[in-house]
Amino acid sequence: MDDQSRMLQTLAGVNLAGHSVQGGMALPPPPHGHEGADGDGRKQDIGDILHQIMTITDQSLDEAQAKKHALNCHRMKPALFSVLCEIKEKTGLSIRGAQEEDPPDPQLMRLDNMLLAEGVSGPEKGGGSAAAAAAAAASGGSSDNSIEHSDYRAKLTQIRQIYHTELEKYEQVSSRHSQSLDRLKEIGGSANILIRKFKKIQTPFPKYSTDANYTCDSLFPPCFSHRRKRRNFSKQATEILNEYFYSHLSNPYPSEEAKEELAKKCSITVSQVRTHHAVVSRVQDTCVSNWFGNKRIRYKKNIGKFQEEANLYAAKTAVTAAHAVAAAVQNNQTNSPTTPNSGSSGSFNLPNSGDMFMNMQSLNGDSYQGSQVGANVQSQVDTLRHVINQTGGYSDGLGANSLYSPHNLNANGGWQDATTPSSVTSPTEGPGSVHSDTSN
DNA sequence: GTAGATGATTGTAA
DNA sequence: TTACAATCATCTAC
Repeated sequence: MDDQSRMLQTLAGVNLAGHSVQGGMALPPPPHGHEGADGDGRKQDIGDILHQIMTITDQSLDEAQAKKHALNCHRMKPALFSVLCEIKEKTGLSIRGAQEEDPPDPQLMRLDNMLLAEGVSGPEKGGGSAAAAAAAAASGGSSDNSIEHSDYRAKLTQIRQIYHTELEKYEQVSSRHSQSLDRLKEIGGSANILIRKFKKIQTPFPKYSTDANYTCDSLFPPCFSHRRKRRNFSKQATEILNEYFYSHLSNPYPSEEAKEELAKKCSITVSQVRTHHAVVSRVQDTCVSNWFGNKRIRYKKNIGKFQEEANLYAAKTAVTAAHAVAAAVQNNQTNSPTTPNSGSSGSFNLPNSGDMFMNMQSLNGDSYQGSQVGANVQSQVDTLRHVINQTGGYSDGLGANSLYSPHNLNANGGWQDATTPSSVTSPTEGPGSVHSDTSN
């Protein structure tokens, strides 16, 4: 047994030439020369190569370089490197496993150094297989090399493809994620705006109404550009409101009860609540309030314009009152002469005479008695007074001194008989009554 | 289309 | 909390 065979046998017990190593028994020395079969010739060839490799370190530098060059050019070099790398991998694992306990095998260390020196192994080469592939690529790339290492390249390509695919997926997901984040930020910004806006209008919750005149849009606050569509009150409702207004011109501030009753008469909901600084549950302000508020202001702004309207309503009210009184008188004369007034005049109780006649006199002092409307109203009033005086009733209620009260509006533009603005309920009116200023 | 009428809204003062 | 005053927005008649 020669040195070469012994060395090869010590290489992790790998049978490079197809012979087994059993019980530490040495392989038979490789036969020199071809012995007729290709397998034997190849074994001999490999044996020669291995012999050269193992003895290369014992030779001079020039001889080693020459042998190295010859080995590099050898057709079996890739296969040899592959085998060597495989050996190294296996032995490397075993060395790492037992490094703590046993000193490294000098033979393996020598192999390691050799591979390092050849540049086919080491930390930068990434392992035996890669080193083998690199070595194969460096050897010139013969057809054998391509066949032998194509699987590595294929795997590498596959890994690269997988990597790029995953990277692409990741970038797509990342891009989508960032887009989603941007969108979320955008939505968040809008949501914040909406939240702020809604907080702003949260207390003054939008007016809503159960009135058939109003649509679902009424549920939206004005800040959403869903300002409730305005619907004019019916003619009948306007007449009822005007009647009340002009019959209470000295104090056109209906009480809550009056408002409710007016709302019922006008078929106007009372569930409407002012949009701001008002609690929804408190049904205090209504369309009626809006109407009276607008009416007061507009009346005050343009008294002359509303005077004719005032006279008309006063006449209407007077006629109604006269009829009511006449009916009451007739009733008294036939049934019970001691009861002067039934108090019913249709829409309301007997209208406030003071306000009624106040309409006949201009609020700025001009007399309307000479006008046609005023004369008409005056004749109605005269009739009424005549009836009342004949029956002996209402001597103090419709006396000449109470027929004309002072101007409705004082110098400050406020209603003289009106209570302070904070008081909605008329001071002289009891609960349940429509009148707010019967004492006038 | 436009002007006036009118109901609703809003800020402010008492 | 209310009324006032200004204003908005819509309706209606022309």
